[in-house]
Amino acid sequence: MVLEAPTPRRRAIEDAASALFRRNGYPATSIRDIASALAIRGPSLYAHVTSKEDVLWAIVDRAASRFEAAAEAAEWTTPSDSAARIAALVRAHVDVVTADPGDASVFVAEWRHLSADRRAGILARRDAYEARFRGAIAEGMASGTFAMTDPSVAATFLLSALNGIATWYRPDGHLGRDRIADYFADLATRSLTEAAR
Amino acid sequence: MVLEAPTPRRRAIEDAASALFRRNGYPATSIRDIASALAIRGPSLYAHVTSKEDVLWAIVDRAASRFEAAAEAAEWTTPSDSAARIAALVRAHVDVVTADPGDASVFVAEWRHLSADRRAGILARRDAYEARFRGAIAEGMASGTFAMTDPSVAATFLLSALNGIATWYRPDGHLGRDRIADYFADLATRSLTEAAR
DNA sequence: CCTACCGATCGGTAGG
DNA sequence: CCTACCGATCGGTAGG
Repeated sequence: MVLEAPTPRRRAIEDAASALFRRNGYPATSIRDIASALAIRGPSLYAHVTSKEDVLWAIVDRAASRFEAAAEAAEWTTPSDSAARIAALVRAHVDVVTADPGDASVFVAEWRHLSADRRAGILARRDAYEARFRGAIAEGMASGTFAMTDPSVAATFLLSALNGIATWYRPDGHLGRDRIADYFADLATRSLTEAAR
Repeated sequence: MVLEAPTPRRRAIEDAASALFRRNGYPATSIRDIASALAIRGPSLYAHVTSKEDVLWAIVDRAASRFEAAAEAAEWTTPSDSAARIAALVRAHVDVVTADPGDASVFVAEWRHLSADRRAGILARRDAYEARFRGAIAEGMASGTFAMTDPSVAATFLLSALNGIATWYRPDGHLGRDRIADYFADLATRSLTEAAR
């Protein structure tokens, strides 16, 4: 819902903060750390941001928006069976995480440091996002495609596994983004499907 | 390897710190916060601990030891097929996490705030632990029990899902410990097994 | 974008 | 286990 386009400088600040928050966490990252990454002094940051939490919020908000948009697109273009729907949701999630592991890490690990209002807002969006997974799982169970399980447990199982990627993925690693998406889509769909024999 | 039995007071400090580190993270938890949970003043803590990081280390170390012991026991008592081995490892992990979600959370999320030496030590133990999962997965692939995948990716997939439990599990929730273990063992073994049809 | 500086809080010590 | 206190660092402001 926050749609103002940030200035290039503001973007650079958020990107530097995102990488630092990912590595050291929000509380252990100081305003001076962020400024130092941009080769300026701490107080100079306040010409572009109003508070440290404001930077955290910008990162979390844009990450949430990306997850929402990707899932929306995935479900739009894949209205077929439940297994394909889950696979598409998984692929979309992997794409967003690997496209910006910094933002994804901050989104999953640092939202608790937001103010109470913003935290509640993010939790609600998070729940709505998870509901897509729960829905696809429940649908697959009802149609007999998926094994019996608790849709909420299974959705959390998958999303925890998916969010874990944010902590270990390195763009220069030996495993490419689409290869990860392949493996995860397979693991995820199999985890819901009755085993052979 | 740190085997001295802690005094009751020391245990109480670690337990209080574990809960606070879980909720707010290590850097955002002050020595005075921990002391306050025990109804004493900050400096009084130093009669029992030598530093804040020392408390973090005690929690991380004991959590690691519990994971190691549980996995060791699981593999000892389950030498049968790969699926049973994975299921036993998953159940053992769920047991340790749900027995003390505070310690488990700190173990998975706060180890990066340890000193470089201790961090390296924990990473090595973590890798040895993950190797049990990788081994069981590779063994199952070789014997034709499991579908083809990357054992390292699959192990990380499972362990991320398992560690996620530490962040959402509540002892007073509607889902019991063994029920969670049941669901997770099923999801995990299915994720590695070729689907029916 | 800078220097100078603020009140608050941090981990930890001295000395009972 | 306490009070009193330390130097360092924090987020942020004033005033260019």
